[in-house]
Amino acid sequence: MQLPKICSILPLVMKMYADVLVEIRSKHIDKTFTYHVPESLEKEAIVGKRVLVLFGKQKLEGYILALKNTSDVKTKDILEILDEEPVLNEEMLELGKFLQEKTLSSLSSCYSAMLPKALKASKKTQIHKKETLYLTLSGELEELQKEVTSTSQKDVLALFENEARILKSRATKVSASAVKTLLKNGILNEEKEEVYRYQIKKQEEESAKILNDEQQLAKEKIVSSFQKNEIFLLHGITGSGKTEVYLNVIEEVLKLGKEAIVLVPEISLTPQFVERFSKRFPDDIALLHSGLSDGEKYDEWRKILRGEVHICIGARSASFAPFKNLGIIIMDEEHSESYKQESSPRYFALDVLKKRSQTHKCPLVLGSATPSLDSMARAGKKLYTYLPMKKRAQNAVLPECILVDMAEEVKNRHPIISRELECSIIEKLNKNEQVMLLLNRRGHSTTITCSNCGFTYRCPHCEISLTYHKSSKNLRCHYCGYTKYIDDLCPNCHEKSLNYYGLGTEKLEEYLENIFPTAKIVRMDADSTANKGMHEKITEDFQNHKYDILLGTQMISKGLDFPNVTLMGILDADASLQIPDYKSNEKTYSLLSQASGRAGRKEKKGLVIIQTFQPENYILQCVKNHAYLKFYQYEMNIRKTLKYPPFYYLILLTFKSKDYSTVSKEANKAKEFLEQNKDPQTILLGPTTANMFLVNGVYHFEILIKYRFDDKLINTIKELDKFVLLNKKVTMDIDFHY
DNA sequence: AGCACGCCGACT
DNA sequence: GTCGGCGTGCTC
Repeated sequence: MQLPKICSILPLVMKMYADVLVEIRSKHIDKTFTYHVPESLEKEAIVGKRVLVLFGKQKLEGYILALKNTSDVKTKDILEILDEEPVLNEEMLELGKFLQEKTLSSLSSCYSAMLPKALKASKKTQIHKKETLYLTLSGELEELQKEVTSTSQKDVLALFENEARILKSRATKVSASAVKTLLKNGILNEEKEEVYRYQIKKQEEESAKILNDEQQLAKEKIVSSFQKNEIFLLHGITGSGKTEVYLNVIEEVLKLGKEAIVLVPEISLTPQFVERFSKRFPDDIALLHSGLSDGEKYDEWRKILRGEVHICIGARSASFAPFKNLGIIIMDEEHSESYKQESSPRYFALDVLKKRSQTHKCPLVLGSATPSLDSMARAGKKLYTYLPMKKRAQNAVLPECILVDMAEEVKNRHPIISRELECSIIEKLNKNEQVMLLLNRRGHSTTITCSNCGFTYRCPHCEISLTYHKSSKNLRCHYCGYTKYIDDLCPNCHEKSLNYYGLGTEKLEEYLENIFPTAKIVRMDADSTANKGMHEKITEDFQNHKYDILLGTQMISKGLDFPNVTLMGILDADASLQIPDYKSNEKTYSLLSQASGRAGRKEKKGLVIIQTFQPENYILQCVKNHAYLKFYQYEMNIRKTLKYPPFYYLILLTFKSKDYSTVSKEANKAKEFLEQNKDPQTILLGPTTANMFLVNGVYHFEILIKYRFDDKLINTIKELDKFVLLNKKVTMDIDFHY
């Protein structure tokens, strides 16, 4: 009977505590700390908000992860609450923990990966909302005009004759001091209005195109599974009109008042692609990609959060777009490697999207012309619903594809551009058509060797040969960025006898200028697009036929659509086949068929010429014949035999240290530990020195784990992680592959 | 991560 | 005797 009484007095004496995740990117401190919430801040304290706290001697930002009324440790006070609204809602808080579990990286690094820079907890971030100041009258214009005497003040008031509200900056141009006086005297009032820094260029509105039967079927299947978390694999050859299907499905989603995420690889987030969406859904799109400034990203994020737009198009990080009522999630070019983050937390966007599609009970559509083996295998097992589209929209035909044997060409002194390719280029140029050339290696020459003494330039930190960049007259290490200026004398024997071997895009450009002196040539690679906007500029100029030949790295193979391009030359198809990676066949197939798709997209038939030293190679034969399924079956057999994904899961452990013997020892200890705790079926390889053994002065050792069913393995690795952490000279990276 | 505490070598 | 090296451990 006493109970109600106690309850009613309890709140008065109850203190409030918060579990705070402090923002330190270290696995050593991956836990929350309890802080006392001062009474004055109790109302504002909400889970998901950022706070400022004293941590040891340093002031740090952190996230409130929980609130409670007791604390079993002595506490410090929260100094400040930094947000008006939580930056992490319930779904996001949950998603962060999910990521931590999936990637085995620290929780704070997970939250950090999920938020735009402006909302991350860290002392450095100071990105504000942009506000515009307006002036309004405090009363009737005529009345107020009577009150002022000075001419400049009258001039300022005259601005209000046609408008009730004007930009402050406009008024201050007339007279800054008069504005100041008018504000002081209460004749004018100041209003702040938040503005967004980024606006997608306005396009003429465009209505839906008529879908062909394949597209229509795909659309209907997806639409009929709204409210379910079904996963679709939309396998449509290049030019089959996948984007049109997306647009139609999104239209249905919008009718229900729901929202859509469209994930695309960074590189295909071109104006060309965004344009199609903004034509159909003007003013309803937020964009998230690396081309935006931090302030712009913050603004786009807020548009989503406030429900002012219903569609978000973006690269990997857009998987975290803070929509509350998702109706569809689309992952275009689902095979793209860019959907895996290659730094901690090494997450797969696909895992995030699957989780969100479960939470929101909405379908997830994976689209590709060359699906990843993993997705295709899942479709085969009916885990995904398979939606094939085999026809090219607008009846365009697939390009003809020729493999040229370079062994022959070398004999005939055509080592760079084969006779066949040279003839075809001339033919296309004569017809006033355009040509694209793919060479997946930037720079000028890859090796510089002295013919007198045999000296070769190598990176002092990474032990690999340096690439020569002629335009900037320096040597660069493509791994660590080390740069060295050189002259033409050998630093060892001081003779003028340096030879430049190996072909990069820069040298190719030079070579082409020599053999096609009248053609206008442009190069697109990481170097020529280093400045903001260059990528778009080259794309636009090439589209407007300011150039005849576009040469570049794989940057040119995706997302671009130039109707006048009828020839695609692939100069060194072997390079990507030789990369020591179990995925090299898969990557080669998708790169080459993706690139092939660039040739002849409309009424003009395209030609693809692939130069190789192994014309009989099965993968290249499949590319030539547009035979995805044959490639798939062939590669699946290899993966099964060699115990690679999708038959086995892989975990790559990388041990790093500046001290060679420390890493070596630690890696061997780790191997022993794993050996004792693993399932008998699980395979351990290594430790071996990594592919990139020495990068930036840090030694790398690797252990590869292949496993299928090993329930304890993840826990074993967690324990291993703790045990490696004890040695502060060594770090261990955990990288999942599947 | 930072910062203090603490235990050994080489200096004014 | 002290100055300073960095190994170890803790931070609500």
